[in-house]
Amino acid sequence: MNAKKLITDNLLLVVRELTKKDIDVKVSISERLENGDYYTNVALRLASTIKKKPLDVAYEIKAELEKSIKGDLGSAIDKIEVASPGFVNFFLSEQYLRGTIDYINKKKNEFGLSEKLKGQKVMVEFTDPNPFKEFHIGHLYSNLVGESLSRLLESQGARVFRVCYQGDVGLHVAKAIYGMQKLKKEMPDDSAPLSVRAQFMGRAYTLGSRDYDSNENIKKEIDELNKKIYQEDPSVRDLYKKGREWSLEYFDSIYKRLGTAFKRFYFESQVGKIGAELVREFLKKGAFEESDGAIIFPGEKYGLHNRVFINSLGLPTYEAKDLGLAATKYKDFPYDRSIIITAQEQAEYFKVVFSALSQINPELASKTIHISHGLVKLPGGKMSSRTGEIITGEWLMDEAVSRISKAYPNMDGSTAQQVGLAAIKYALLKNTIGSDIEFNFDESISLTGASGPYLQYTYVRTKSVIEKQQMTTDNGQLTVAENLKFEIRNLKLEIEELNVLRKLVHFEEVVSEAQERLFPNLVAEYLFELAQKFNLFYQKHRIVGNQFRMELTSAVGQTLQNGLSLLGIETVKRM
RNA sequence: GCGCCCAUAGCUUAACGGAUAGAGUAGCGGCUUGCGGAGCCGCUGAUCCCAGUUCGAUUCUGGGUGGGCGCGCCA
Repeated sequence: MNAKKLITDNLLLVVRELTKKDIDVKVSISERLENGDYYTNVALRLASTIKKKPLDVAYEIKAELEKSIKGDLGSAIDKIEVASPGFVNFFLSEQYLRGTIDYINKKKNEFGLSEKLKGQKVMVEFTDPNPFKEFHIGHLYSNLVGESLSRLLESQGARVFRVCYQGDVGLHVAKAIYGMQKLKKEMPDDSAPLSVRAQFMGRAYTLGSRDYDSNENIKKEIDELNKKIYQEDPSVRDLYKKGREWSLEYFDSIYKRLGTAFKRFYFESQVGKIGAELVREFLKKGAFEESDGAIIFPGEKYGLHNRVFINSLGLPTYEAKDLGLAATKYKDFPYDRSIIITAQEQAEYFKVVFSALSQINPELASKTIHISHGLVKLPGGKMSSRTGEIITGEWLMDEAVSRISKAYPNMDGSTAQQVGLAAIKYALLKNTIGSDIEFNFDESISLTGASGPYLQYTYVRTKSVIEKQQMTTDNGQLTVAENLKFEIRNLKLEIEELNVLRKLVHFEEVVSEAQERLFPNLVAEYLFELAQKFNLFYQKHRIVGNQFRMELTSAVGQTLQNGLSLLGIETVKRM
């Protein structure tokens, strides 16, 4: 039974007694040592409703709680204090704090998991790159966000269905195929390395895109191509097939490298028809309107803006396809919740689509949320990718790995891979989702400061200490006499030990909150603080030869590993 | 023109309406014999402006200023 829940439950009873009402109480983690391990502000919130002074209410709560303290709560809580203007602070007992070490070392990989969301099914759509185009850093970021949110949901017991939605028809495809035709002579064959083929596709798209904007005749040519693609005309079929295959194969290699396994891939070509049918059906029912030969959703009626769902050629646009996608997704995996992750520029677009969806299927609309993230910016402007102005996800990963290898020449290749990826993942996920990110290579890769490599380094350190212990004794255990000696010495915990313990106690709560608010950065921040506390402890006290400290170290290592895994970051054995 | 998002130390950033706004980095000053100093400690330094709501506002509301994005046949 965890202390926070014990406190909350008892507090609820007391508050109900005081107010004769059910008021939800909140117990939070204190930020300062002198304010205990947990605090609650119910007294402040209650004061005006029951017409008493906040401080008096706080004392009343304290007195009531102390009266009822017995059993589990009694052994978990050392003392309760009141602080102005009306906070009630709870101090955990040393016994309880020490107990968490056993708990962690027993749970191992399962420390941090819960069954809170057991039975819940969540669909998460993310990454969404378009075949025939580059996989840029925005896709990479979307992938990291989606993957870590998925892992957070899974950690609390939900069943997560990861999906990826890709635009395999549309103008961008025509541009790329035009480019492929122009560069035909340089086109690699299927046996060429994937990276070569992917690079070729990038060049083809860039060429088509540039010519489309600069030359009126080419624009017409590409528009013609686009029609042919929709009609699956034999003249473009082979190039289309090849380009699509190459792109998808390339994306697969990136997902593998990043550690995401999608359950299903959706394509625009497959949901367009369903979407169009839905729109036509609900046009009759009055949800959509005809306007200039197109079918639009009148978003302005709902304080949004109008959008075209079926264009005047009768083809479904992106918005209609998204309606088809929603229906298809639900058919494949009847979810309780659906999360779609994209860049912020689509935020208003999704409001309109959801508004339309709520006319068609209110239930699905109410189950779906859109999370938008900001842009990843590389400062300096000097860093350009090999393919042009667009910075690809692959380039960012390769660059991080090569910088790591250069900075730490003794590191082996696969470790450098993991450390490089950790650098990128941590640097991006430590930020709040939603605001733009200034990505700084030097800081991300450095072992100084809040970085992925710093956390991996701290983890390695915990492992290294434990190994050392195993070398100095037969089986890693101390003799009875040695242990006794240390038991006596450690009757009173050192402040640094206490601070590590007090951090460890909160891991499960932080993970749970991160899942509820869909904020992976809470986990990222927590892990850094834990590592800091551990490193200070490490600095000041000798660990080897002391059973308690060994176990504490082991618990920290386990927690770092579990927490990093929630961010999609792997630990390494040596670095 | 209308709408959405954002604004915190020199820089990058954190903070369910709560306590003295928390870090990293840069700058300055320290830590040998003890496990990986790739680390640790200390100092300096911030809520864009004006009102309002509240016992209490970085957080909520209104109005400015500055930046990003979106607004009918692209995705």
